[in-house]
Amino acid sequence: MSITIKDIAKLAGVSHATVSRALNDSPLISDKTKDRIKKIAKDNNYIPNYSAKSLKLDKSYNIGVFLSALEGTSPSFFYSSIKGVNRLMKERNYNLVVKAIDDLNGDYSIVNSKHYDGILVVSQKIQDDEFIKYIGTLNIPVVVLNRKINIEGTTCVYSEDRDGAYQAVKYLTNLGHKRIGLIKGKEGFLNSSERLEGYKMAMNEASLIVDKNLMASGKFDVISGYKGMNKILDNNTELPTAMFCSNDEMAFGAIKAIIEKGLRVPEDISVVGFDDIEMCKYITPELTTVRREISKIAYSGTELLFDMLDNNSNKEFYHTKVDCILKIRQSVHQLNQ
Amino acid sequence: MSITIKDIAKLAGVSHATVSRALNDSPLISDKTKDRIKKIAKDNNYIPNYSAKSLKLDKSYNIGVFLSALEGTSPSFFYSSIKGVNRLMKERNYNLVVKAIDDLNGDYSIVNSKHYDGILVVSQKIQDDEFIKYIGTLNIPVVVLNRKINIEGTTCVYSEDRDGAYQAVKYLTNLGHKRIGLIKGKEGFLNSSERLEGYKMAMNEASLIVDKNLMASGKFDVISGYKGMNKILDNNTELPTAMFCSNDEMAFGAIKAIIEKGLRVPEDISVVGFDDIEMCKYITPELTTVRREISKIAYSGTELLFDMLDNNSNKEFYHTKVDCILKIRQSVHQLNQ
DNA sequence: GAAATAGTTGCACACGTGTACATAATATGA
DNA sequence: TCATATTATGTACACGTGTGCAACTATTTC
Repeated sequence: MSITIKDIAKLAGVSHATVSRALNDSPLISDKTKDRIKKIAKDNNYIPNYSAKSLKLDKSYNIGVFLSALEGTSPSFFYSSIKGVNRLMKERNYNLVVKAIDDLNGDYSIVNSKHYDGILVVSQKIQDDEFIKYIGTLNIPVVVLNRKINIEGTTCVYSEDRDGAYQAVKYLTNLGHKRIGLIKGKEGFLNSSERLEGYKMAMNEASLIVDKNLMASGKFDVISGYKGMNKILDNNTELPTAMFCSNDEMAFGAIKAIIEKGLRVPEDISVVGFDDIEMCKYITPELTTVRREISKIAYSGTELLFDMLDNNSNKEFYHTKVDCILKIRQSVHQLNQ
Repeated sequence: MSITIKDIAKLAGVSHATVSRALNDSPLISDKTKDRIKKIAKDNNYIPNYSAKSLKLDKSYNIGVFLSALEGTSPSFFYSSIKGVNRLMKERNYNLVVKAIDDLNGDYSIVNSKHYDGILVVSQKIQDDEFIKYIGTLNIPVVVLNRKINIEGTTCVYSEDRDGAYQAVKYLTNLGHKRIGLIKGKEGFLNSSERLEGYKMAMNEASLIVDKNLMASGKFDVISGYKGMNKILDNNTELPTAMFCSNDEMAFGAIKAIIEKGLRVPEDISVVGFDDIEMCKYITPELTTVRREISKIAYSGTELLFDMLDNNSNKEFYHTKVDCILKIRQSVHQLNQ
């Protein structure tokens, strides 16, 4: 049996209303009684009942972090996202509640304004738009992370993938590479098309031809990178000198395919990835890639969410971009010629 | 303004008590009115207010998942844990609340029976014992994952690391290896000593001497594996033919050190890791390691937790072991002699 | 056909908290 | 000193739900 403000009230010889006001630092209560009540509360290990607070204040103390899916999400991406959110959350009395949109099976009823004070959507798929539109109708702050959203009034934080891809491929052209292949990202993903655009921009700027034979489609996983690379290696007599892969996992797959053919990375074929996931530093050669700081995106988004919560300003909305940075490591080679 | 059972009551021309009973399938209510009320509730998109339920039923609908720390935890470990817990959680109306023990700064007051219906501790450090002892005094189900706990009445689920290490080293001795080195885990961790024990068991069984010069201490991170391996390579004229590393990260570091010396894995030195984290399959050579399924541990633990919740049987407790499996890949070589 | 029984439903209160309003206590002003 | 303003506290109700008990209705029993 835990103790309540009524118990404290009895001990202090006041009404429970006075205790409630005292513990919430109401200006109505004199400092003397405030201190007295606070001391009694502390001495008796009083802990407020958040269910009761929730009911009365119409506040759930829950912040929902919704991911497209748990299965299939890359561990480092998941970890970075949660870590970024938690960094701000831990100073506050909110619960970080993790859920996958997939698990809802289209039944969004438990996702409502009574259940969550605010929602962060770590969105990877276009299919999430249905969910995002739905939570837009609830009257609570919502921030979408990782994807640029064009739904009216929706705040989102994402990385400038096009610029990141541009930087990476420009780096390759600057080193003298001309035959630069591409492994594309998953069909229908904004990330995919943005990275493709960046690739084309840099190629055009260097007056290089975008050769369809040096392009393969991928699905953001290792195997598709492996298969895509094999396709390119098998179908071309004149091989590419460098590959830009739309994410790190596919870059690993590509490297595996290259090595299996008896070729070397980066001496024969240079490889660049995207994301800078943790294991980039642990493979040989260490992967040159484009860093986009997921945890920074998550942190910024959470910051925005709390701003909206504190100011009740659900009206104004922003699109915030986080810059991409080229991380130069060992998987790219200067071309001698 | 969301609609409540009182609104439904008005629409149905009954009291709110009848609505409450009908929606909760109370046997007191006739099927006819039950169906009628359920239909009205559904048509009007009635959603129960969980804050009110919480208060009345003394149930928070929160399951706390406490990790030792977020910073420093390996992404794959974190991901697997949450995924394992979520697999069972998603079918139920509970919130999966993620928290780090470190973030509490020793103030456990918000961790109480009103706030959590049950708690899972994904424990990595011995220092967690203080916290585990504390939550043992709360009157809610608690399950500790990943560490064997000898606190009276505490249920835990962990892997048989000693046996896993034994399997790995026995595999090496069976292939003819005699000079088998070891990179130890972090000092003071149960995981570390268990894996060391397994190593010694297999060595003794093969009548091999445990050579201190072939052992290095580590901290479970890549750099310590790299440094430890370098120490062993520098201090021995006769090099080991195989290395058992107390986790995968350190194995990656060791491989890096070996390759930098111009030696080959596995032709010159075989390497075995522990954990089977995702990236084992993505490096070259693919890492032979001991798989312990974190998500299975998390799943089993959650299963136990829900059992305790459903049966209110906080009394009985178990120690559940999850088996370790040797995953043979490419980083170990048969010794010719 | 009255009495006992079983089946439904409503009334009233409870969970622990916060707050508008009323009231009591104290201070201020002439 | 008394009226007034100010400050401090208490009273009573509310949030949305669940449930013991009473009350009412329909059914069974002899």
